[in-house]
Amino acid sequence: MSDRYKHSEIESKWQAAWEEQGLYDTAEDPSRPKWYALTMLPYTSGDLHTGHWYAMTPSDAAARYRRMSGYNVFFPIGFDAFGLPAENAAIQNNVHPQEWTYNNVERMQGQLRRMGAMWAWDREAISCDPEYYKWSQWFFLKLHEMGLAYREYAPVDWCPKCNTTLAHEQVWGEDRHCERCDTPVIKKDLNQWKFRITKYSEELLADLEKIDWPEPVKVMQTNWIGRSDGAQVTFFTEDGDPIEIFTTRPDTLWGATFMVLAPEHPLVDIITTPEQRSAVAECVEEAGRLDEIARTAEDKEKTGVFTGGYAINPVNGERIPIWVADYVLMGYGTGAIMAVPGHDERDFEFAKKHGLQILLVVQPPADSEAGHVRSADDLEAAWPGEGVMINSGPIDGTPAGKEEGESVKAAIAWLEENGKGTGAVNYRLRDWLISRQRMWGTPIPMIHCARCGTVPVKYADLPVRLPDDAQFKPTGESPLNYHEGFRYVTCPQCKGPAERETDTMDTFMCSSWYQYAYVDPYHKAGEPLAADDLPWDSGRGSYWLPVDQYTGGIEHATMHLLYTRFFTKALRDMNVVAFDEPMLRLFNQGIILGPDGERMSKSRGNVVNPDEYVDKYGADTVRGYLMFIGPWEHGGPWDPSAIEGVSRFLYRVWSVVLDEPHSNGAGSPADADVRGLERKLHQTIAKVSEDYGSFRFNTAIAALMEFNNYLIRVKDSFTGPDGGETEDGVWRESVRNLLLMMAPVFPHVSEELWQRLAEGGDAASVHLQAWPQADPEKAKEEEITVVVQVNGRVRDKLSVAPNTAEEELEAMALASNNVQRWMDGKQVRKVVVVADKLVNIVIG
RNA sequence: GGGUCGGUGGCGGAAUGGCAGACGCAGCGGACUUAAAAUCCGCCGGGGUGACACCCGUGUGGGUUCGAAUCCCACCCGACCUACCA
Repeated sequence: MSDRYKHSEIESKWQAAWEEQGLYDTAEDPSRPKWYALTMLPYTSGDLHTGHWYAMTPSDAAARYRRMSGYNVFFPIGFDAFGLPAENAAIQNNVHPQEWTYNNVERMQGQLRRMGAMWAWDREAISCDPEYYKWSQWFFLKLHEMGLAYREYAPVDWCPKCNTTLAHEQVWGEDRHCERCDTPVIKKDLNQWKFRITKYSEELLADLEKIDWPEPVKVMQTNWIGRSDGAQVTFFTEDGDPIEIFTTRPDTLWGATFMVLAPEHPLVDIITTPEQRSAVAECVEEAGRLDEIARTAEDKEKTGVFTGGYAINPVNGERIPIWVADYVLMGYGTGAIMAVPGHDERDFEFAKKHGLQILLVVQPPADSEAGHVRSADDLEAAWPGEGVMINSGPIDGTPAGKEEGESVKAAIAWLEENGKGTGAVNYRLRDWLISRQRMWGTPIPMIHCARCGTVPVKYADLPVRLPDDAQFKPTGESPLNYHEGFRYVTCPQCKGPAERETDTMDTFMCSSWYQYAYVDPYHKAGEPLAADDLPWDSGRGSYWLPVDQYTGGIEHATMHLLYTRFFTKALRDMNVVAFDEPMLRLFNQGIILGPDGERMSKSRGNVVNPDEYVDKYGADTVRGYLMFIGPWEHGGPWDPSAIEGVSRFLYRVWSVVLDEPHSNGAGSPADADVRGLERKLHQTIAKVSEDYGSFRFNTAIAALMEFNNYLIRVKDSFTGPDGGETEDGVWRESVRNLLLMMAPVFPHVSEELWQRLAEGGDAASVHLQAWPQADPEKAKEEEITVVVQVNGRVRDKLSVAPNTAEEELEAMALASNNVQRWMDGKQVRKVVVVADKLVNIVIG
């Protein structure tokens, strides 16, 4: 017996050896095809949890497979190191967030090393390092110059627990709660910095076609961007003030019987008549207050008030009342709508409630449920569907619809001809609010001067550093506000007294460009920057970029994954990159659940600590188990007993490779045994290669287990009379290839066995070996089973050579005793023969 | 309300038009052991049989096909996302 598999010894041994050899250091090599594999960077929370293992170790296995397949693979790692938890810890424990963060980084680096992943540690980047965030600030200045960063006084979402504003994407759910702490947000009017992501709305939408991303992410981004095609139409009040509206149904303009303004709309004040003033003021106040209360699903009653003012419908000159209601949102479109109660559900509900006129302009077809409706009074609900335009002047008789020759197009053409409006596209996407009223983030490099206004910090003065001596008090206010040295500065333009911007950037800013930072982290460290610098070495950048394969969770679909696409387009327009999309392929893994099938959480007490299992079984087993659970994109529950199966597999591999055989064979193995093993080997290579290439680790591992079981079964046949192995190469080749195929998932045990197997004991690492190639000839079966069916039910099986002629199969099937028995003298109506598969005899 | 994905043994799953349940977990029986653990061998969807044969079976109901877990239609259930978007 050889010694047993001792994972703790070999794993730490090889991790140290690989590091010493620089096995995973990165070098650009134009002679080889590159592959940039990236897994979403971890936040410096303090501990790597099972979710990190589930996301990262399969990413590593895929990257290792690419590397063995001949690619020069870049698989970097770093830390998302700014954010609120560090600051909260600072307040609670009176430590600087930097200290808290770097303690966590150190612990997590150790945990990441235990994974045995091929991280390119030589390119590590940490986003709170001043040499990192000086480039975040450099980007900010560039975006500001391009008009893509701007400051605006506007109502914004504020989390009262985090004491900061949030971006639209970071407010979740119907109760509009904070993405981080679940607290319902409130509205505040504040001066805030934003990025003009909406400039790229159309491109962000259209370019989804260019990238190989999962359909659900594309759908979510598409919905989030929310393109609507319609028309912009100008109404006028009786006093001649214009009211712009956007509508997707300009064909129903003739059915507009009233207008509704959002409570925040600037015209509300102007058009409200004295009699209505108090009611309108109450409604506006109510709407403002409602924003501060968590809205529930039931709270959908359409409330609104008449302003007393009237507008003229530009298409037919009708005088229609103007209302104020909170179902019209200031943040979408123009904050004003024309209401067509006959054909819009919300308008219908509102009109019914307030006794407003309902007009029918689309006659529902006669065969529809609403087809008998001849007048609007009969309507039980709005009719948003098809039909023919009526009561609509120039477009009467046109079929309702958006296609060529139908009502929407016709209406837009008429509007444009008559100067009443234009075809228009509207997007739901809003600009990205990046200001955070917190200290532990990238300072926004701007200075407010009473004389010069808002002035950018000079490039050469970057980075704007966070102070080391900030005081953390539980006031809810950013320490930057009361740090005099940080706050009070001289104006870069007039040299007069000025105040530094104390907002910091959303941490999604750091992660919007981290894939570029990895290429050449902390570029120009310690050197002053200039406007025409490049943030990384251009040779390295053009070699590695863009990312070939990105892996991560779908929860970032409308945040990080949208922001980084925007950022890349902006970088392209500042001539920093030459491509349109940052990540060419994306794979979303599922979520690893607790043993109870629920999401892991401390409150449920179902959290699985990966370190515990690594101690007990080793990193290789934990890696393999996570990949064996099921399809990676599905996720699934952690089963503490099922991990035993993977552990046993590794012990069996150990034994099949190293142990003496149980009995000695007769000499050299029989030809059939040799061919059988060779066939199984090449079938396994084909299967495993295909599965690794498409992230199907569960079936790849199953194939490896099956192959190992085969090796165990036949081992004694390949044993020479003296107890040692025969000279025959197939056994040796099989074992070597088993280790090569295991290397991506089980890097340590594969390396250990590879080295022990090597003659002379000083072989190059298993991870530097070439991926084995399956030979289809050798993988071919000599004999296959063809199923014989009678009326679709299996009644017999034939053992034949592959490619046996169809006529021959048919003859054999008809001659079968079993078949004869089932045919029972009945007529053969038809015989279906599928070569190498089956014969189906249809009788009756 | 809208969208997306899914429903297969006791459990995780495999099979995406051709032998349902690969691989693994749990369970049962056996070997080894003073005993247990570990390990090894065998069984393992349900009914039926001494054993076969045979019958039933992939959420439910229909359909297409020589043949359906797989394709189509309707419905039921679950997960996730989204939601007054004009």
